[in-house]
Order: sequence, then structure tokens, then C-alpha cells
Amino acid sequence: MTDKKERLIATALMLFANDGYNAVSTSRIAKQAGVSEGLIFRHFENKKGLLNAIMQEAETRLAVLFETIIQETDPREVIRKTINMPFNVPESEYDFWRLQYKLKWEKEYFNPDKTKPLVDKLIEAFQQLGYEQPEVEAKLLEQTLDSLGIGALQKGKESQIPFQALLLKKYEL
Amino acid sequence: MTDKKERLIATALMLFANDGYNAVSTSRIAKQAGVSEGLIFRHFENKKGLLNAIMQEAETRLAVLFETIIQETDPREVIRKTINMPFNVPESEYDFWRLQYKLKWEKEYFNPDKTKPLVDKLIEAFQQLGYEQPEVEAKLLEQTLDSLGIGALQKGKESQIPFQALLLKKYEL
Amino acid sequence: MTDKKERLIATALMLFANDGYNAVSTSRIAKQAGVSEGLIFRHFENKKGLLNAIMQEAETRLAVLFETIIQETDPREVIRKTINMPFNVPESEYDFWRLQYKLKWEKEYFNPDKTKPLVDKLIEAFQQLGYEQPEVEAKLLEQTLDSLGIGALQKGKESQIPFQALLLKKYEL
Amino acid sequence: MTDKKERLIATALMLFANDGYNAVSTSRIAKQAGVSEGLIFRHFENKKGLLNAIMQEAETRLAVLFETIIQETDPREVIRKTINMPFNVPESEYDFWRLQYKLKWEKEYFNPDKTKPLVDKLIEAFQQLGYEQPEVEAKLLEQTLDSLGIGALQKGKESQIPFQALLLKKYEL
DNA sequence: TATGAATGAGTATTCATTCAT
DNA sequence: GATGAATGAATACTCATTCAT
Repeated sequence: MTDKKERLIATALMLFANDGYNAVSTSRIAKQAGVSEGLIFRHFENKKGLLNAIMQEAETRLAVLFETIIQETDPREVIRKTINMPFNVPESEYDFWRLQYKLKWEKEYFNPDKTKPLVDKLIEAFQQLGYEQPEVEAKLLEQTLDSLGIGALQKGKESQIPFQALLLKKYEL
Repeated sequence: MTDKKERLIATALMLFANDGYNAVSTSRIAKQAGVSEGLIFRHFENKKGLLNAIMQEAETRLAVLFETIIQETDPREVIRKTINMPFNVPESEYDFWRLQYKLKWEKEYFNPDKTKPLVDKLIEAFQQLGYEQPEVEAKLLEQTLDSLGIGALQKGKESQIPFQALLLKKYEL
Repeated sequence: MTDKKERLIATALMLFANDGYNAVSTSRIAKQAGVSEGLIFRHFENKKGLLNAIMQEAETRLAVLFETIIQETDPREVIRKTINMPFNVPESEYDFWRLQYKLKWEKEYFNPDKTKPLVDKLIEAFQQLGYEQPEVEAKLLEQTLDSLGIGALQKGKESQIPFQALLLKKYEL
Repeated sequence: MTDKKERLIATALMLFANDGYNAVSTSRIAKQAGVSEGLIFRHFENKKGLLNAIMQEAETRLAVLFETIIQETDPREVIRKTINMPFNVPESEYDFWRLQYKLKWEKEYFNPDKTKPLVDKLIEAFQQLGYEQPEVEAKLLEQTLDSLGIGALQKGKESQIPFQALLLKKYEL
């Protein structure tokens, strides 16, 4: 990937995350990235293509976050690591995740299956721990952690630390 | 408020909620509402003014949702009613709330104080029930319910019913 | 003429004179005059009608300025009074005359015959005084005084006083 | 400067001069120039920018007109050449000068200093010729010639020829 | 690969004007 | 006589996209 192409992706990510896809013009992206507007279309065909290039990374980044959890065999550790997960996201990636959450509200980009591997692992863990409704427990935890993520992105990471502790306690970890 | 003004607000709400503020043109709103485009600007000055007219209702609608909870004196009932709250939102209001959640991602419209009355009531309730960290408990519950709301809006109300039951059990209600 | 109609004319005159006919909207006139926009059309049919109502006064006001000159019988007095004429225009009328001069650049409103009575009188005077080309003298003087008028409107009355004195001397008055 | 950019300037000059800046739409300019409307904004940022691009030439064109006068050393020749100046303006430039005079009525574009070099030269000439008030003489002549210019633009060059001859006689040239 | 001139459809907004009250 | 709601055409300007170089 050439330097200019990378710069376009990074700039677009920042602008899309902060102002929203529709509020950012290709002209602004090009200017900010210091390249010609035409280059966007040579590299990504159209504006949507640029967005897709950014979104493609989502799976990779999710996989990284899930990796150690899924390899874990101790069910208690699975849950503990899951609760800690939102705090493992480096702040340098916040723009990226903010964009993910924003786009969840667009039908086109909403896809609940993205977290399936994690949910499956959680179900298994709750099963092993003898929870009555492991599936509901798993999905509720997933959703709760989603809300921690949103909280961290909207109000700052620190605001969520007390919840992390409290959750660990609630799950007796 | 004239009929046409009301129609403009209703139409804009629907379109903004589904496609996003920036993706909806004033021309589209006017056409869908069956009025002239110019009327938008006579009534609301500009496009943002139309959005603001919609957003102004948020406080009223939140107040309605909070009302019975805040008047409640039994702390257990407070928590129970809070957990039930997302299910009291009529589906006819879903567009409205979808728009609220979308706009939370825009600095300009993000205001965590909107739910303060409810959070205060929850703190009080957890205090009365002898919870160790009533404030953290209250805010975690608020955030968890937020995620139920998001879930209901994105995946449908029914998807959240199991969580409601599980939460009631977790809080021993 | 009703109060509101008069207010519309006065306001429009001021705005047209300062910003130009095309740069002033009927909405602005109405707002500034404190009346409804619709009233403009009830009283003047359309925006041009409002301008015409203003312009109609031009002949009256010119006649007033010319009056004492035309009644004069002494040819030297005719020229003296003509040179003094621009200084007899009260500053309260400056908006009005500024508008006249601006509109002279629009074919539709340019009409060199408006000053014919004065020019005829000047020709007669220069004839009586034995000038070789009375007609050319008369028209040059008219044009020179026009430039004093423009100077007064654009740079202030005082800026033109030295010219008045010098002209009187040049015509040996 | 590209061909289309030049065509835009030429077309805008013609239209602005004849109908006035505010009465000419960017759409009309583009159509008449045979280019897309958007191009105006790529090249000049906004409509005012197009006007400014035209106005920028004023200084150059004035300098050309003043050049031979300012280089002249014989004071009588200075005055003679000044009186002849309006007749040296080629009719192909009439649109340009008409626009200049029109815009003099807008505060933003009114700038009496533009002719300072010429006025200074005239003062010097009248001084050398022993006139009593050289400064007043110079400025009166400047203003009188302005009125010849206006006359030429509004009524045609020929209408001003008699004045030219008469003025030369009055200044004994 | 990269630019920059150019476009045409679309954008929010303003405009003069109409009309029922 | 006067208002204010309403309109449709026009306005300045922006947009994503194309293309020759």
C-alpha cells in the first residue's frame, strides 16, 4: 500500500469518525491528506469504497481483541478477560471504533454476527460454570460490555473503570 | 402549530431517524411531507432548526418515561420499574429514539445530564437497599438499560425480553 | 397615503440607495418597515412598483431645485444660481439622489431629458452673455455640476465647496 | 490562465457591466461562457471572487492611461493630455469602465486614491503654470474629466467631443 | 501513480409573489 | 387595509465523479 493511499485511509477514518460519513466531502479528505481529490477514485473507485476499505479492518481488529479469550480454557478466565476487553483497546483506535458504533445505526453496516465467536465462547463458559441460562447470560454480558465500550468512547475510558470492577465482583471473579 | 408544520416535523423525524440527518435533503423532506421546500425555512429558519424542533421533544418524552419511577417510594419498585422502562416505549416512538441514539454520537447533541433525575432516583434506591456502591450501581444499571434500549431499537423489542427477566432476577426482584 | 405605505417608501428608499435595488429583498424592506411583506404587493403590485413609486418623486424634486433658476431673468444670476444648486440639496435627501445616480446606469432609468428645462435656461443665459457656443457651454456646465453632485454624495458636501468658489470665479460671478 | 477561466472573466465583465453585479446569476454567466456553473467556484471560490478578479485589472488599466501623462514634463502638455485622456479609452474597454463607475457607488469598491498619481501630476502642472489654487484646479479638472468619462459611457464618445474642444480652449491649450 | 481541470446533478437557502382570512 | 401561511422558481454554492495528461 502506497504512502498516499494509507494517508487517505487514515485521514478519512478520522474525519468519518468525528463528523460522520455524509458530512465529510471527498474534497475535504483529499485536502487534509494532502493529495489530489482524483486519487481517491483511482484507489477506491468511489467514496463508499474508501469507507469499505476502512471497515474491512474491523474483522481483523475484532479478531485480535477476541484472540486470547477464545484460546482460554478456564471458563472463569474467559469471563474475566471478556470484562477486561474494552480496556485493552488502545486510545489510538478510538476513532476507528467510534466509526464502527456510528455505522451500526445504518442498516447496511449493522451486522450482529461479527461477535459470534466471542458469544459462543461465553455461552460455553457460562455452561461450564453451571449458569441456568448460559445463552441469555452470554448475550446480556456481551451487550453490557458493548455499553461499556460506548461509554468509554463517549465519556472516556476512566469513566468505565468502576463498572469493570463492579462487574468482576458480580460475576464473582 | 399548523398542519403543514406538524407534517414537516413528523416526516423529518422519520427520515432523519432512518437515514441520518446529513443523508436527508430538505427537498426530500418537503416532497415526502407534501409541502413546498420553502416552507421548511419559513417555519424553522434552516435545516438545523427543523432538527432542533424535533429534539426539543426529547426532554418531554424522557420526563414521561421517568415520571412513575420518580414518584415511586419503594426502592425495589424503583429498580423494577426502571428495568421495565425500555419496554414501555411504544413502537410508534422508535423513530424518535433511534434518532436520539444516533445523535448521541455528535458532540453537539451528546448530553449525559438528560437522565440525571433517573440516576439520582436509582442512587437513592440502591442506598436504601444497602448496596455498597450505590452510585456505581445506579450508573451501571442506567448504562445496561441503555444497551437494552439500543438492542430493542436495532434488533427488535422481543430480542430484549430475556434480558429483562434475567436482570430482574439478578436484582432479586 | 397611509402611514404604513409611507413607511414602506421611506424604508425602501434608504435600502435601495445604500445597497442597490437588486441587493434588497422585499422581506428585508417589510421587516425594517415593521409591516407584513404582503403589504408591499397590495400597495405597489410588485417590487418594481415600489421602486417606481420612489422614482416618481424625482421630477417633483428636480422641479423644486430648478424653480428659482428658471424664474430668474438676469443671465449672470442664472449661472450663479445653477452653480449653487448642488449645495441647496438638503442632506436628508441624499439617499434619494444617491439612488437616482445609481439608477442612471440602468438603461431603463437613464433619461437625459430630465434636466432639459435647466439646460434650456442655461443656453439662453450663455447666449445673452455673448458666449460663442452657448449650447456647448450650457451642457458642459450641466455635466460639471453633475460631477459636483456626485462628489458631494460620494465624498461629502464639504469636499465640493472649493470647486463651487472656483467655478464662480471662472464664470466671473 | 486556462481558456475557460478567461472566458468566464470576459463574460462576467460584460454581464456585470450591463446588468449590474447583483442582477447577474452565476448560472447565467456560466451558460453564456459555455462552461459548467461549478467551474466559477473552482476558479474564483465564489461570485465575489469572480468580480474581484475583474476589478484587479483596474489598476493596470488606469496605469496605462496615466503613463504618458505622468512622464510628460511640459505642464501645458500634461493638462492637454489629461483632457484628451477619456478619448484614448478604446470602446472595447467600455464595459470594463462602466462596471468601474457603477461600483463606485458601493462603499466596498469606492476608492478615490486610485487616481492620486494623476492628480499629483496635475497639481504640479498647475503650480508651474502659476495658477492660484493648483490643488483645487487639479481636483476640479479631475472631476470634470470624470464627468466626461461618464458622459462618454452613458451617451457615447461623440457626445463629449465638443466639451473636449471647449475645455482645451478654457485652459488656453 | 498522481494531478488538476472540468462537469452535472444536487444542496440549503432566498426570492418575489399569491391568497385566504 | 393588513397579515401570515404558503409557494415555485431561482440563487449561490458543494458534491462525487470523470478524464486528459
